[in-house]
This record gives sequence, C-alpha cells and structure tokens, in this order.
Amino acid sequence: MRMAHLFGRTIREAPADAEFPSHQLMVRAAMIRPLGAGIYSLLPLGYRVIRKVEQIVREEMDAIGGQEMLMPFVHPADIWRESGRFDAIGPEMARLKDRGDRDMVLAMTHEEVVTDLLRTEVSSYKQLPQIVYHLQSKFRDEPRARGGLIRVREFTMKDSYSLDVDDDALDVSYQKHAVAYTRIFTRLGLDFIQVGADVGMMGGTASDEFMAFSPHGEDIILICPNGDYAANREVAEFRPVVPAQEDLLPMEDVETPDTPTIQSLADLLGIPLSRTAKAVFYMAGSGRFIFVVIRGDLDVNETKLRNAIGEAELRPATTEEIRAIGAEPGYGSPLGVKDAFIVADESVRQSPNLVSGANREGWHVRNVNLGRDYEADLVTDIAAAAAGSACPVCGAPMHAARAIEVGNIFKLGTRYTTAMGANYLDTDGVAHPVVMGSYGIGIGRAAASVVEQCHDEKGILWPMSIAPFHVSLLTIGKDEDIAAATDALYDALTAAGIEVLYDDRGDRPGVKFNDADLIGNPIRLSISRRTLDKQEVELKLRTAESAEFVPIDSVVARVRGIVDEQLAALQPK
RNA sequence: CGGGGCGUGGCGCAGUCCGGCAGCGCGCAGCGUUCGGGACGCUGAGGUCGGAGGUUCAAAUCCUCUCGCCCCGACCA
Repeated sequence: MRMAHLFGRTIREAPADAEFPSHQLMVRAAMIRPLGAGIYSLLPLGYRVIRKVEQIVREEMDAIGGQEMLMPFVHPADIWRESGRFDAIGPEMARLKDRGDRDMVLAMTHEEVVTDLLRTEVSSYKQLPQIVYHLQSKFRDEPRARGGLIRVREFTMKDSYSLDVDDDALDVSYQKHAVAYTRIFTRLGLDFIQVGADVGMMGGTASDEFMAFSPHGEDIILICPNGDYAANREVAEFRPVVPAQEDLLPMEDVETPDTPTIQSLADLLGIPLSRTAKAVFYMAGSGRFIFVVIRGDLDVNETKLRNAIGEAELRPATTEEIRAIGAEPGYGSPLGVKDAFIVADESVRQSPNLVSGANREGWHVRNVNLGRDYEADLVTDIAAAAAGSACPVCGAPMHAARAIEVGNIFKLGTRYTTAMGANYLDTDGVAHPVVMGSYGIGIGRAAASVVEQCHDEKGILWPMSIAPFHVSLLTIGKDEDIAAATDALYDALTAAGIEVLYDDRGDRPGVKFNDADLIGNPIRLSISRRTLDKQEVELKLRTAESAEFVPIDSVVARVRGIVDEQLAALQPK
C-alpha cells in the first residue's frame, strides 16, 4: 500500500476526549474514527488489524471443529420473548418496530437465534456434538461507552455455541474453547489470564473470563502468587481471617457523636475496623428491603449478594426507605429493625462483640452479637476479596490486578433450549433439551487491548501477527534514483508476500519516521542517499533501540526471516 | 439514572464573565527555499460559533428550551 493514497491520515494531537492509550493512538494513527458515542468506523489501517484478529480467531475455532456461519443482526422480538429475555433485559437492548409495527431488537448476542435454529436443524443425538460460530455485529446500549474500542456500543463479536447431549459432553466442548481461546490470545501477543467469573445475565452454571492485563481495565482480578487461584473480584473467594474468640459481653450503649462512617467510628473509639459491624442497605427489584451486615473492615460484593438472595436488581436504598424499616443512616444496625431481609456476612458470625449502630443518631452499641442480639435471615459469604486477601487454596496473600475482559466462556446448560423447546431424541427415542455452551470474543476490544499493552510514547508496537503491515518502507530524499530503488524494493517485498506500507509521500524524513513509529508496523526499512550510495537499506525493528544496515539485495530474505521468526515466536507451545 | 464539564474551520484551543468586524496554532492549496526525527517564507481556501426560540439598534457572548459529546459516580450510610 502506498501511503500517498492511503485513506485516512495521521494526526498529531489526540482528540481531547481520548484518555486511554489505545484510544488516543488508534485515532492518531488513522485506524479508527468516531461516529457517535461508542460507535466507530474502522479506517483501512485499523480494519487490516481487525481482519487479522478475525482470521486468527477463525483458524483456532476451525481447529476445534467450529463451523462458521452468519446469523442476523436484527431479530424479531418473539424469540427473545420465548427465552424470557425481552422483558428481563433492560435498556441495554435496542428495540425498534418494523413498518408492520412488529417489535424487533438489535442483536446483543445470539443464543436465541441458535436455539431457534436448533429446533429445525437438530433432532437426534447422532447430530451432536456441534460447535457453530460467527463473527457478527452486536449492539449493546451501554450506559457509558468509553475508551475507544475498549467499551463500545456497536462491535463485532466472535460468538460460538456448543451443542451437546449432556453436561459431560458440554465439559468437553467448554474445555476445547478454553484451549482455543488460550491459543488465540497467545497469538495476538496479549498478556492475559483465565479466571473464574460470574454467570451474570446469561444464566448457566459456570463461566471463565480471559482477562488482558491493563491499568485501564474495568475489572479487578485476584491472583494467588503460587498459581493456586485466580478469579474476578466479582466472585473471588478468600480465606477469612478468623478473629480471636472471646466471651460474649453484655451490650452497652455508647455515645458517638458525628460518626456517620465506619472509619470515623473506629477512630473515635480507637478500635480497628474489624471490631465494628457495618450496615449496608439495598432495595431489591422484587421490592424486598435487603439489610446487609458485614464486618467493618470488609466490603460487600454485590455480585455475591445478588446470587445469594436470588435478586437480579439491587440498588442502594434511599434515606426514607432506611428510616421506614426503623434504621438510622450512618448509625444503622439490625437491632430492632422490621420488614427487612437481613443478610449477614460470615465475618459477622465469626467475630464476637462488634460495635454496631444503635439506630439513633450519635449512638452506637458495643458487644453486639449475631444470634444473641438479633437474627439474620441468611448468613453467607458476601464479602469482596481485595489485594492481600488470603488465597482460598493455599492461604497466601493474593495480588490484585486490573484487566480488560477480552473473552469469556459460559456453560449455559439447558436454560435456552428448555425455554424454547429445542430437543433431541436419545438412543431410546426420549426427548431431551440440547445442552448449550456460549463463548464470546470481542474482536475490536482484543485489538485495542493489544495496543494498551504494546505501545510507547511514540506510538503502537504491533505484534507481527496483527500488525496492519509487516513493514513500513520509507523513501528518504527526492532524488530519482532513491525513489526508483525504493519502488523496486517495494515490488520485491510485495512479490515475496510481505505486507508493505510504502511511505512514498513527498514529506520530510521526520514526518515519515514519526508516522512509522505511530502506526507501529514491526519492521521499518529506509532508503536514502546515504544508504543507497553503499547499496544498503536501513532496517530497524519498532521495538529496537538502534538500526542496522543490510545489503539491498539481501533485504527481502532478511525481512522474510524476521517476519517468520516473530510469527513463530507468537505461536502457542 | 445522579453530579460535573464541554460544544467556535479537519484537529487542538482563545474569545463568553463585561453584547459591538470571528481569531490563534497545527493541518489543507499554490509558489519559492529546504530535505535523516513532525522545516521556513509569502499568498490563499475553509466557520449555519451544536440547534430552536427569546431579549436587544446589535448575540459566539445574555435568557429559555433542546440536541450531542466527555468525565466522575451509580457498593460501604
């Protein structure tokens, strides 16, 4: 590709609203352009990257027996009503009406379509197992799109669906995907980890996420330093610190003026946070008031809480709602409250004589004990793990790291096939719902995550596997023989199957060097008066400090070798 | 959804408080000089100041409404 005619141009200054490195650099390097909030065009340079990511995904999906197909982006609402998700999913799903006033939705995902197809295409155990997949647009009306391609509303996802006869067979399909995903993200050059995750809105029985490490990640994962455990903070377990046991002491009111927070209470009384109980108030979607008691040094994990009480929706309670059950914001405790569902964290049961609120402003109560002074409707683990929490397997303090979710895998089971009646007949002619798994990779997010991990102050450092081009070729100087030599090298490289972005523009050298660094192709070749007089080409790797000079007639072979070597280095073992 | 901020030429911004010819840098076009790390000079093109309504002799500027975009929050009371 000759740069003089490349559609899209690099820009010096990033848009003011771009905060993430990947957002700034991909815009500056003429790879993406915004059309609206969370909606992007992919310019030719960016689309080359995306297509390479897609190709890697295809190869690895095909390798586990996946069959590529394509399902529609606009769906009749009927199938979403059948699965129950038309009403279950909120404004995140875009809805519209067709000219006949029929409800339609834009695809957020494709479980319903696959299940619908199953009803006509699969009727016998002999046809199973199967894995189907496609690369298709999704639209999710995120409350807050941000960060360039990291969190967008319209995006391409590779989603695949495994179809099996039973849970054991699903385990096999699931494991195949775990292997494929590991190979895919390795080939993309990502630094990532597979972690246990929440099943969320998809329903199902198990889920793992593939997380690319990045300081801009929206998820926090906890990692055992001994490799015994890794999980999303949303679901992470940890070994609780069991406090010293002591005799239960009688309750005692204590005046604590102006201590509306746990920290201020602990400061006033001169006790550690772990000797207090804090109250957290929620209103659930069902209308239940959820009163959470947890030790003061711990945080509530809302995902655990949701799962524990079987409530999909949870919001902080208002002051009025809190007072209505007999509690006082800032000085709340379960003592004497009514009409509330009380959930106590395990930590509260294990810790005697905690300081709790008195449900009147300016007062707390010492030595409050679960079971003696109040009862909970549910006692379970709803505490959030944090950096330093003990690994549930080996007890070592875990690290916390931010990461971007680039892929996830779900064991769905029969959630959709039961609801929509997608059955197969077994060897005895008995009908069973097909057992499904669902597996996704955000293509653009994966590419952007690579940029998050692979860049420097000058621009992107693409891995060879997904760089827009293998080589940036620069012609330096205006002399005709230089242009002729560079033209000839361009042709020779291209003929050898090497992808070349040829900077044949009339710009000064500095402009070309800077653009080459910004765009980030792995190899830079330059021909100038200096090099041509010696029949040499300057060769510099994007990741290298210095350049080397290669005889002009051996450049093609040299570049070929570097390309192959770097691609091989990205291959999974 | 709550709070905050911003919409002025392709990009980055000033001008708005205090109404009075719409500006600057980059980029773009032409000419000339330059040519290994984002050159310089001269000339020039390009803007419904997000939109609608209002106040005024006069509105980018004041008022009302509205649209769009960004940031923070939407768990610890």
